[in-house]
Amino acid sequence: MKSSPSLSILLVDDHAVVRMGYGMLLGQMDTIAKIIEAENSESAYRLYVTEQPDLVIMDLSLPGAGGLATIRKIVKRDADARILVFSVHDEPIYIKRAMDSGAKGYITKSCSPERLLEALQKVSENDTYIQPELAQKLLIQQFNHHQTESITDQLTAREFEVFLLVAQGNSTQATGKHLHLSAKTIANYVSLIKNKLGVTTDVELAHLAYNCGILPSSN
Amino acid sequence: MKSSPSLSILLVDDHAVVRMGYGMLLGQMDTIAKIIEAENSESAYRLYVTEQPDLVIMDLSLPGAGGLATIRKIVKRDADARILVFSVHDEPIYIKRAMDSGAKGYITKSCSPERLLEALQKVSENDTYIQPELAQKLLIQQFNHHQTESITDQLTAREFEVFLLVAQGNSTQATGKHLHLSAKTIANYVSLIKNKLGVTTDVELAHLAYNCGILPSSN
DNA sequence: TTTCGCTCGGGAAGGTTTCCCAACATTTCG
DNA sequence: CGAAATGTTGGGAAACCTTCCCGAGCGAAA
Repeated sequence: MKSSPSLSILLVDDHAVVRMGYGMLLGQMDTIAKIIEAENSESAYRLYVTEQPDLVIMDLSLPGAGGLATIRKIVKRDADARILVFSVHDEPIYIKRAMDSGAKGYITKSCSPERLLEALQKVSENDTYIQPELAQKLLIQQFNHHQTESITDQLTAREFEVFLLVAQGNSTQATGKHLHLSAKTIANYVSLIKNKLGVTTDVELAHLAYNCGILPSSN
Repeated sequence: MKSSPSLSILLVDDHAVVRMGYGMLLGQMDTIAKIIEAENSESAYRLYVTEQPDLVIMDLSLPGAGGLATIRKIVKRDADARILVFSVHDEPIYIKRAMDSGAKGYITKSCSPERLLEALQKVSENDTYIQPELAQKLLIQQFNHHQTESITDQLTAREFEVFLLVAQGNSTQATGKHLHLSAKTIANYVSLIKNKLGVTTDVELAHLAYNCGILPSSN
């Protein structure tokens, strides 16, 4: 373990307690000079610009613009930004999106403090780090296809129609009837779509639809 | 602020970093004698019994039996248990169910350390505490629609847990693993739940969850 | 015109859901 | 108290659905 010159770190998480936990962990490292905290997208970006931290540790579920958008915004300004994502989500799609947005590392909140420091070390040295359990999941998927634009871009017109109907709650049969196709064809499409979007259950399709504003939510 | 005799606290959260954050916060209070940590339902209950803490601080999303079930189990053994729920969820339904299960307080992870200490104080004195912003939401909902109740009150505690996990996008297997039940049991539950709620697809369950404010719409 | 990607669906294997049932625990109530 | 109702867990069997692999048609680029 080489001791780098002292680092400044921007810590982005909307949970005060998590920031504290981090503070505690990082406080006992002697390579860290300064910890800057942000609790939403806007202040995260502002502080990145004004403070120029060496490393960013960021939660994905942020109030405001959201974590991914913040990553993109930071990377757009500084292509060399070192961002370690620290999320509750362990689904491949989140990792894929985060990395594609420009993050250099991804770990989950349930991982051990040691692993967290390991990730931090890697990212600060400009290496990439993905939590091993997650990396495996991701890799398996990446052999099937490599993409990650918006849903509309990834899917063909027909696939998108099927996606919409399924995300609205239609069964395979109902969707087939609606599109004058056999249920078999729909089932095939749905498998394909789930594969493309990196999810495994139908419900996750609905979530994607909600989160992209394709389906409106009433609350 | 009166200084109570020194308290022992059982801290239940599956994220190591959150436990650290708590440790840091509580460590600087002189009224606290001892912090016991648990990262799942089983050890939480076991430690409650063996250590007899004065206060329990608990996350709701626990691997194993789940937070609500753990609260119920503890309260059943000790009707006087002082449990403060500390959750990421700010949807009224979560608060309602937690309080109904026997919690004495409810705050979210995004609230300030000061508020957290305030809640801790209240609960340790056997008062009830609900984060003000949430209390308001809860009240408003109680005036508006009892729709949420009609939907979720049709389900038993266990059914509701299964419903939540499935609505969040978990597969039958994943849900089973999460609750330490066989996939078969989950499949049976899901059929039952769909029947009770009058829907036919899993995606419709997710829609119900969204429309009741049980699932938040992100971005 | 050859190649490519999209659309559509068959087949087989394997997995999931449904519905029915049983055991056991807990709660309720006369 | 003891009977009845309800809740929790899962087995069994049949029906059903998904996945993956394949091929055929079709229209648009190259």
